[in-house]
Amino acid sequence: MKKSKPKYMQIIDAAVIAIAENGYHQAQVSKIAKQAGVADGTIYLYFKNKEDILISLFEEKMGNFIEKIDQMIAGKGTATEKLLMMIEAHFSMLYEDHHLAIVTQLELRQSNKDLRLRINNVLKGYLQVIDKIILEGIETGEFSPDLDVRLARQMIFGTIDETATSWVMNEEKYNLLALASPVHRLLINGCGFGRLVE
Amino acid sequence: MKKSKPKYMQIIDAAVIAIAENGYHQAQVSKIAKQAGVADGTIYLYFKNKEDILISLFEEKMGNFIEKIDQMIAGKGTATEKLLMMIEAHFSMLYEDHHLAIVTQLELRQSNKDLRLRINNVLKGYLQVIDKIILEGIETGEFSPDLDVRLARQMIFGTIDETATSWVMNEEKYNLLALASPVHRLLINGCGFGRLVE
Amino acid sequence: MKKSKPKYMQIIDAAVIAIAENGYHQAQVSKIAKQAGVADGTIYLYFKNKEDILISLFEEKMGNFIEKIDQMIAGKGTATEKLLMMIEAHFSMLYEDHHLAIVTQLELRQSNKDLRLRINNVLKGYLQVIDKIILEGIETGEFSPDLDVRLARQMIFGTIDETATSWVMNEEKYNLLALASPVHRLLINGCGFGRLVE
Amino acid sequence: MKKSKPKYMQIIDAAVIAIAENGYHQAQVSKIAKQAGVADGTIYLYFKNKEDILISLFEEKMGNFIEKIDQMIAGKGTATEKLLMMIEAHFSMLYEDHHLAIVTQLELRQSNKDLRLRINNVLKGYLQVIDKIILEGIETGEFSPDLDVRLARQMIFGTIDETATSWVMNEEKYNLLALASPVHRLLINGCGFGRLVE
DNA sequence: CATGAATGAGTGTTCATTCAT
DNA sequence: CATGAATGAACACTCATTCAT
Repeated sequence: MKKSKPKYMQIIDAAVIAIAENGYHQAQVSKIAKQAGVADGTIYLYFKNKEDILISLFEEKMGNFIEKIDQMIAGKGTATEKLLMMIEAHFSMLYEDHHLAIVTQLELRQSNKDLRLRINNVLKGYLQVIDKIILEGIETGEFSPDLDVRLARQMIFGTIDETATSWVMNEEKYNLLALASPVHRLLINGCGFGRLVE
Repeated sequence: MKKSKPKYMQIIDAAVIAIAENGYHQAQVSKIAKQAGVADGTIYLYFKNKEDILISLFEEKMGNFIEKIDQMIAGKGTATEKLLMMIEAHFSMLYEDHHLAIVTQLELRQSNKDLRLRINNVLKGYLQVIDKIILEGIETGEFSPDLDVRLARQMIFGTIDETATSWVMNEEKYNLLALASPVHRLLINGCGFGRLVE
Repeated sequence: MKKSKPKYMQIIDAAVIAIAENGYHQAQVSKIAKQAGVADGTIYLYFKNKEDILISLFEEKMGNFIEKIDQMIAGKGTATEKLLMMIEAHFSMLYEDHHLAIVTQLELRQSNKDLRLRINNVLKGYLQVIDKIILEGIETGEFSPDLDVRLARQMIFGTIDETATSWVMNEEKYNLLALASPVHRLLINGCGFGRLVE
Repeated sequence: MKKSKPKYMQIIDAAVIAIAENGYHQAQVSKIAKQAGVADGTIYLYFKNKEDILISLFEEKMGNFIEKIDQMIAGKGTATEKLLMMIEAHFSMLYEDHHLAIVTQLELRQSNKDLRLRINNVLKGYLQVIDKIILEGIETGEFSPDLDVRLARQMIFGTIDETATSWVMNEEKYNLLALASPVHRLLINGCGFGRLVE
């Protein structure tokens, strides 16, 4: 299988660096090849075209992350605790890989609609993990029984994503990891004191 | 001033339509010119370059919106009520202009980093409105006194944005306006029952 | 109309020269543009793509020739005389335009099958002229009444084409025009004395 | 010698099939290798380069044909009869090998000028056979004593070639073999009744 | 003010050939 | 002898911008 070939990951890792350092549109195939230490043509032995590199990049990195999260939260713990673990894992992944953070939060978003749709497909796995936690929280009584799952998921993902993007845009000046806990508290408690009745 | 010229807005409106219908990368200057009913060269009498059209587009549309919001929440009402008004105004704007929704939520995001940074500059005005509401809420005791303003703002904006983007991506199948109230409740209350202590 | 623009013919003429001097596969678009004294991009204001230049080239040059022939033989004269006029006109066209001879007899033949099919479409007009002469010859009793029109046409065209190609391949060492009359006699009389009975 | 190795012909036959089925420009070396059941690199143990495969293909197939013709007409018979035998042999060869017909009549013609010059070199052997028949016909009085041998040869070859090419282009809808006799009669008698005097 | 013809820089991809195994 | 992974040169086409009219 392709993925067992060492050059497959070598090229993907090179793409992350090339895109992070040059920007999405300035990361030409030849630049990625050079970064990977292979010839331009070699790229096409492992990827169908340039877009395929980007899809694969996202699938490998995000796919791995989702699997990791999935296993992590499979064990014991409340839904509330699981949500915290997930946020920490997410922030940790970005915190530990500077290049990857830039690529996923900024550069990959300027891909065209088709590519974004395929990226969203990968993201679905992540959203399903969030949904799983929400449903569990409702069942155990931790979360409000009339919580709209879709909206809750959008709040959780939107908040995490916006926090991460702001951090990257601010050139990672502060410690993203330290934000996991307060972000988590916000998501659980909201801004107010739960006194809202409509 | 440029903006007093009728062709200025004519071109911006044409750009919204051209981008919404063709996608960001397929909305060539010549297509925008054609849609606006002017010659290609005329564009450059009103805008410095293509990027300037996009910036101006965002400034005009979002700037108007921010002003409107600012006036709207200047009147009486609690912070909680103001937040709801803001969300409703935001969703309403997208709901009422199909093309604009596509352009701001999907297409304009695939601009390059430089352009996005300048767009974010426009967004700062919006974020300041959010901040104003949060601070007011803390002062009045509606919101938790130890709320991290930056994080709360990121949650609010992230949630609203993610909800809007999901709606556009789902081809606007459901009524976005109806989501304003539940989204608002979520932001105020969070997922749980405020019992989290860390 | 495109063809009224001077640059249209300017580019076609440049293509003839560029192809004749560099060969079909070495006549890059940029070389044609340079020869025509225009920018690369200008080519695409007048032609859909590179193949379109070649099709148009053939249509313009051969199309004109066919029209000329058609008018020429419309007047008086026997079929036999008309055939001679046609051969003379054909050889004359090649003889007078060294570059065109190379392009039509050698270079354009190495185009791909699709292009060749479209070129053949243009040639159909020429073959129809030949057919017209043959049919007239049969009617007037100049030609054998049981002549197979398709085969006769293939003999006439094949002989003319082979003669011209050989002449170009031999670097035009001898006078092609002088061959019109003997070729004509051959086509009318064949190799033998008409004594063949089968 | 190369030719004694079984893989030599194996590759040539594979080339004929690959070119006939995919077209000249789509018959990559790797496709020929796959068709031949050998590795890409193996090709280069038997041929200097890709062009060498094509030359060799033509030499093998056409060379064999020329030898066969040469022997065939060495026996008794008039020049007129020999010409018929040659046409029949030529048409028969194409008729019996569908792939070869496509390759020699259509695909190989889109090779570059150099390759075509070398192919013409192989063809010289064929043209010499034609010349031999013509000279014999003149000697025996079958053909006109003032026949221009070169032109007669060009008529004979051009007619045969054009007839064959038309047949292939028309997807071999009709029986090529049946055309040998009428084509032969045409070449001997010409279109008219031999009454032409100039 | 307005036009639109002309410009020309920039890049993903193919495929014949090589050579270490 | 045979393999097939790796190489890297080469090129058509787009489109934001200009400027003579």
